[in-house]
Amino acid sequence: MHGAEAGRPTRRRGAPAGSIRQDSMARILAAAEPVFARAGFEGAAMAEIAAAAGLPKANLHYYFGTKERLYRALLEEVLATWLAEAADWIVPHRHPAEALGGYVRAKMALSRTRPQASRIFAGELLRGAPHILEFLGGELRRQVTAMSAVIEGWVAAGLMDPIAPPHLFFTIWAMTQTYADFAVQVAAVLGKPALDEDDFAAATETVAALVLKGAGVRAHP
Amino acid sequence: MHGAEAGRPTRRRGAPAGSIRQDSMARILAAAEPVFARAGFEGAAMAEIAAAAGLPKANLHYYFGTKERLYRALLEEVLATWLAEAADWIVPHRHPAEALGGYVRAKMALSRTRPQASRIFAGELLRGAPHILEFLGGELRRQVTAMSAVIEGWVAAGLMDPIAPPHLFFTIWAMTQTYADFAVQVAAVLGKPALDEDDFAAATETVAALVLKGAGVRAHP
DNA sequence: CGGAATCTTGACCATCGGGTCAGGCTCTGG
DNA sequence: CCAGAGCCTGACCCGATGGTCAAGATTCCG
Repeated sequence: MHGAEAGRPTRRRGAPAGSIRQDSMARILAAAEPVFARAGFEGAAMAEIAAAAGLPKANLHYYFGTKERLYRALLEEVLATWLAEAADWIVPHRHPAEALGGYVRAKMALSRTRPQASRIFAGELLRGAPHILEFLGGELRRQVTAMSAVIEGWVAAGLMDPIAPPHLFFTIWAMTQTYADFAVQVAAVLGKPALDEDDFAAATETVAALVLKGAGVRAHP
Repeated sequence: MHGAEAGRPTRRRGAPAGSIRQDSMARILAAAEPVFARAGFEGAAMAEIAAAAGLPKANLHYYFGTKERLYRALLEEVLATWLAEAADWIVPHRHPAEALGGYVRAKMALSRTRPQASRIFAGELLRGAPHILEFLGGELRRQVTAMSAVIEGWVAAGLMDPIAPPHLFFTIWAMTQTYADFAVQVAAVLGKPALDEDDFAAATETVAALVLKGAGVRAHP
C-alpha cells in the first residue's frame, strides 16, 4: 500500500541509518488509512491508530504533531494517485475507446483494491472539502481543463458524440467510486456478504458500456 | 421540507391540542438535518442542533432520548422519499425512454433541492451503513429486484439493450447523487462558488444521455 | 568513546459532548 | 378551578479524546 507496513514486529536495534523517521511515518500512515476510512476524521481516534500501528499515542504526535496533519498527509497521498491515473489515460494520441475504456477499468480496479483511499476522499468531500478546497480549485481544476480539451479534440475529430467534458468526468468518477464508497449498499442489494470478482467484473462492464455507448464513442479501428 | 420549520419564533400559549409533541419533533428534525449533513453522525453535536432549533439541549433528549434515535428518525424519512421516487417511475407500462429519463431527472432534481438528505445517506453508507443495513438488504433489495424485472421486460421487448439491471441502478444513483454529495468538488472544478441552474441543467442532460444512449434505449415512439 | 540529536513513552491535563435529573411550568380534562 | 399528565430546562456528571511534557533510552557522528 505505502512503503513498509505489515511484518516487522519490533523495531530492530541496529537500524540502517536515519531512516527511522521515514519508517515510522509510513507505518503510522498505513495504520491510519483504514481507521480514517471507517470512522471519518471526526470519528477516528488517535489511540486507535496508535494501537493499529503498534506504537504509543505520543509517538504519533511526535511525528505528525496533530491529528489534522496526519489526516492531511494521508489525503495528499491519495490525491496524487488519483491524478496520475487520469493523466496516464486521457491523452490525445489514444483513441477514445481505448482511453475512456482504459480509464474506467483502471478506476474500477482502484475501487476494488484501495476502497479505503476512496472513502477517505469521499468523506472529505461530503464535509465540504475543508482540507482540499485549494487542491480542487487548483491542481484538479487545471487537469480537468486539460483533459476536457482532449475530449473536445476527439469530438471534433468525429470519434465520439458531443458532450460536456467536465460532466463526463464527474459521472465517471461517481460511477467508479460508488463501488468503493458505497460497497455495502451494492453488496446488500445484491444479497451478498461482500463484493467478489464477478461483481466487479459485471460492474466494470456496465460502467464501461454506459460511458462508451453513452458518449457515442466510435469503435476502435 | 418536513412539516413545520422556519418561522414560529416562540411556542404559542394556546396551542391546539397535544400537538406540541409533533410540532417540537418536526422542529428538531428540521434543525438536525443540516447539522448531520455537514458534520456527519460523529461530528454533529447535540448542542449545535439544539441551538439551531432554538431549544435547550435537554429538550431534544426529552423527545428523542438519544442522538442515535434522532439520527435514525431522520434517516428513515430520507429513505422513504428515495423509494417512492423510484417506484413512481420504474413501472412496466412506461416506455423505458420515459421511465429512465424521468427517473434520472427526478433524482437530479432531488440532488438539487435536498442535497442534505443525500449527504446524510452518503455518510451513513460510507461508515458501513450501521443503522440501515437491514433496510438495504430488505426493503431496498426487494424493490431493486422488482425494478430489475421491469428492466428485463423492456430488454425482452427489444426496447433497450441487455444490461445488468442492478448495476444500472447503482450507476444512476451514483451519477445523480454525486451532484449533491460532492457538489463542492463539481463547483470547484468548474471554477464557480456554487452550482447554479445552468450547471444542473448541463449535468442532467449529460447523465440522461449517458443512461439512455448507454443502455441503448430506443427512441420513444 | 562521549555528547548531541533523535526518538520513545507513561502519566497527566483540559475540553468536549452525550446523557441525566429534579424541580418547576403549562396545558387539558373533568 | 383544580389536579395530574405532559412538557421544559439549568445544572451537573463522566467517559472519551486530542494534545502535552519531561525524563529516559537510542542512535549517530566526530
